[in-house]
Amino acid sequence: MQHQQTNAHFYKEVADMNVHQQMQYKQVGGGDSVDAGIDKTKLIVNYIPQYTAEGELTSIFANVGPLENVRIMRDHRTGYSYGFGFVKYSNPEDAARAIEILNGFKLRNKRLKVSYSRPPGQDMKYSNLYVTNLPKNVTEEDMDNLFGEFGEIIQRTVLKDKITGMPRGVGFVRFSKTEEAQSAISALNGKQLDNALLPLSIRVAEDHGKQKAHFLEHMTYGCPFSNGGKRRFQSPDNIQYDKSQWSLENY
DNA sequence: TATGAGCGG
Repeated sequence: MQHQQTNAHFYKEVADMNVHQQMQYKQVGGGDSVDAGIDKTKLIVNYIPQYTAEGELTSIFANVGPLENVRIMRDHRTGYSYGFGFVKYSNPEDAARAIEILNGFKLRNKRLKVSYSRPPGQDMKYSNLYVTNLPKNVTEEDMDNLFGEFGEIIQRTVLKDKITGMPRGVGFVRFSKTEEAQSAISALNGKQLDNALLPLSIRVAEDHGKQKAHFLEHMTYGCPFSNGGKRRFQSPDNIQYDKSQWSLENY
C-alpha cells in the first residue's frame, strides 16, 4: 500500500470532485491513455467564472511556473466569457504540476478544471446532446450507464425542478468526440425505456452560448447604465479571491 | 424544448 501523493489537502480536493472528474484526473495522472501527440505545455482551463480577467488567471497559474500565454475565450463583440481558456507554460513539468495542483481549484462560485489541451483539429463539434423523455426517477449514474458504452462522457446533467428538486426528465450529455455522440443518437433515440412515458428523444444540443452572448450585447446597447456604448464587459484585474484556501507552499 | 460554459489565435 504505497501512495505517491501524501498531501491531505489535495486528497480532499480530489474527494470533493464528482466521480467523473476523478476518472479524468486519474486518466491525466496515468498519462498513457491520452499521450498521443499532445503539447505537454498547453492546458485548457474549464469552468472559469464570468468576470474573470486574464490577469487573475495568470496570477493563479504563475505560482506554479513561468507562463508563455494566457487567454480566456470570449465572444469577440461583447466580451462575454465562454467560461474556458488556455494556459501555456514554458516547461512541461510545470504544466503537469498545474494539473495536479490546480485542477479542482475553487475560484468564487466555480471549481476550475485543468487538463491538457487537445491536439488541434480534433473534432468535438456536435458532441453535446440534449435528451428528453428520460424516466422521472433518472439519476446521473443512470445517464452514465445508458450513455457510457458509446464513448467518453465529458459531462452530464439531469435537470431538476427548481422547487421540488425532482428530475424533469431532461438532461445533457457531452461526449469527447462527434462520432461517439452520433452513435449514441443512432442507438438510443426513440428507444422506449422502462419507467418512461415516452420514447427517448436525443438531439444535438443547440449552441446557446453564442445566443446568450448576442442577447446580452443587445441588452447593453443604448442602455443608460452601460459604459458609453463601449459594449464590453468589465473584466477587472483586481478581483479578490481567497488565497488562504490554496497555499502552494504545501506542495 | 434547453444547462453551464470542453478546444483558439
